[in-house]
Amino acid sequence: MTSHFYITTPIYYVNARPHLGHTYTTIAADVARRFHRMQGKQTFFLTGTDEHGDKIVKAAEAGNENPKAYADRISALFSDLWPQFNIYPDYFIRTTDADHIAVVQQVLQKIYDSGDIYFSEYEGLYCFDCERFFTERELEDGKCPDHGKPPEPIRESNYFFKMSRYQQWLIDYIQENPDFIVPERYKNEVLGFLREPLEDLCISRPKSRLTWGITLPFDDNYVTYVWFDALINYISALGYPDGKKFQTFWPHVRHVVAKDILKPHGIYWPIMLKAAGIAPYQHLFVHGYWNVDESKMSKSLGNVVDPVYLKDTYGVDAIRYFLMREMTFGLDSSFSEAALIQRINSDLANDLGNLFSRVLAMFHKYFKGTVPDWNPEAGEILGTDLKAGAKMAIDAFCQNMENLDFHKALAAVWEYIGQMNKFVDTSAPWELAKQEHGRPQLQEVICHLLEGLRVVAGLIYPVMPETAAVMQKHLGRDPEAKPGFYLIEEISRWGVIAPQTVLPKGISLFPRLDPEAIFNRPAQTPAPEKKQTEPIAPQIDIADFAKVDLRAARVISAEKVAKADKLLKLEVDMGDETRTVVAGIAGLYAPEDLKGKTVVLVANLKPVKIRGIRSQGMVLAAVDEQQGAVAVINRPVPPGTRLK
RNA sequence: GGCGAUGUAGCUCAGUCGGUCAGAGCAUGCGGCUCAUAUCCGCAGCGUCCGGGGUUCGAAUCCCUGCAUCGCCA
Repeated sequence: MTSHFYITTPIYYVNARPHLGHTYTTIAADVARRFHRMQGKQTFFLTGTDEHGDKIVKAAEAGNENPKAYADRISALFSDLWPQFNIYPDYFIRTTDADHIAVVQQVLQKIYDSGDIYFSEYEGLYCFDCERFFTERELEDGKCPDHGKPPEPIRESNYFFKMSRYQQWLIDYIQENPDFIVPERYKNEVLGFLREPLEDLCISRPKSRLTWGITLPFDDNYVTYVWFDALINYISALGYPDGKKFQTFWPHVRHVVAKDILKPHGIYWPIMLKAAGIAPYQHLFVHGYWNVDESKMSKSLGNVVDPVYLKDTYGVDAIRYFLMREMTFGLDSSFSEAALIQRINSDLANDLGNLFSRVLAMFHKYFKGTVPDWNPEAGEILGTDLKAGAKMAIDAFCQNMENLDFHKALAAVWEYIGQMNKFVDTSAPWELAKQEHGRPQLQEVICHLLEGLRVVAGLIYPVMPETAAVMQKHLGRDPEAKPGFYLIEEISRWGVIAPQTVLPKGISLFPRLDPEAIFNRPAQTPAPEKKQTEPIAPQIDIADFAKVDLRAARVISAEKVAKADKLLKLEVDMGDETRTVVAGIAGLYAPEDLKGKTVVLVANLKPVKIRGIRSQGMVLAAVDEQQGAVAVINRPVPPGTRLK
């Protein structure tokens, strides 16, 4: 097994905002990458955006932008989205990057020099309004379906890539490497294409028609046309041909794509690599579509398949889990909010969350939070062997993750969770606790359950990194410790939770959702061009929060601070004392607006001097660049009352 | 029009070489427990395995045919 793992998503075309499909592909790649990291491999994860072509020019013109500015804007929507899903690619490539362009030209030149690119004239039916050629059968009554007028025959010369020359090579290669394209149905589809003679691929557009592209190195009257430009990103991102990363990671690569781009990835790309003298990629993983069932959706908020809406409403881990659990990789799946809620409630809240909660609750009740002595080698206890169960779960999990069978990998983990829930029932710790002589067994039961939960926390890491960290922390493991996740090797050890370890109280990992409440939410006017909200800060527990002392404070007086547009100086009544606070809210409130209001003050914040005034605390306010409001307590409470 | 895939419980789907294969999860009903997020555990269903024909001692599983859905190609 190679110790290097390179995974890619397609580079997404910037003619549309990120949607559920992009999110699925990218999460799948991230999950696979995290899994391979757990095996101690060196990994590289690539995603990015595809930005050339006439569609981009048109979209930019529609908004009175130049193509680059438009591409910058849409590309940023993608690159900003991924961290919100805890996805951190090693590199985000853009086809407008200078070094990518240089590599594309280099590869084109190389293939041109070897004689696989030729220049040819052809005649076709061209619609000047669409700026594209049509085939006879695409026309309606001999007319362009969009513009209703007949296209004109024109002659045009272009460069062609001689794919036909490699057709037999590719057929043989696919047949000799059954894992080259998976699942099998897509391999068969590609072989189906290849039963017919391959047409050579037109890879250029004259600059008279299109300038937004990469100039051909051997003819600067032409730019290269889409696929040649886009596919090469997979090697240009590694610094082909001499980059260290290219040497390290090529060809240990897995391309993850949706089925709509099977042909370019299954046929053009391997042939391009072959023609350029580069080893073929290792695997192409092809997945299906998410069909969206609108009828099973909450209607209150415009587009429910907006990834940001989903994440904000249900949480990152829940969405990641759902997408990985619900889709059989390779097949289409239907997405509905009802199914999502169903999964969250039954798998996450009832099975996992409740197991975690009940085990930790009993642990604290019976052992006061300190791990007692226990014997990891005990094997079967009261008819159940959680150690053996863990091994089975880990083996099944790993095998399925390797094949990107995420749903099966997760099902294996949940089978183990089921075994533990059943074990709680059959061992009945509450009965053992009542009996004097039940104590030794009680220790074994609870500690084996804690250890089993540790295994689960490790296995769910690739899919639900945040939940994995929270669970680890509550099991006395440090999620911050390097490397920040479990190696499979460590997960597989049994007996890691040591006696005398003190564990924090359990928490509710996933609250149950009430579908009625969600579907009957009052309709909101769809937010116009909703801004992305700031990502939620890392989770804290109640003790962390308790460090912040918030108090109700009544504003006695307010005045503007001289020579500062934004600052107001406030005197506030805190009950036992009066404080002076400087707040950056002059743009939002006139001084007299605040007088008499009871605001929220961070009372134990270290005092600082602002504009020569000593500010003893901070007033809470919700603000961003454009607007804001101070948090005001809307019923009378005595000044100085603490908020919790 | 050509090629291919799929059609199994209310829903989503497993069913490798034809012989305990008629299954799982969710939803439904009933019972049990009380540690837990009204959670968990057990039991119970319900299915002409798309229709028809055939091969076979025996087919959801192979063959033919019809229907339906979907994909790719043209």
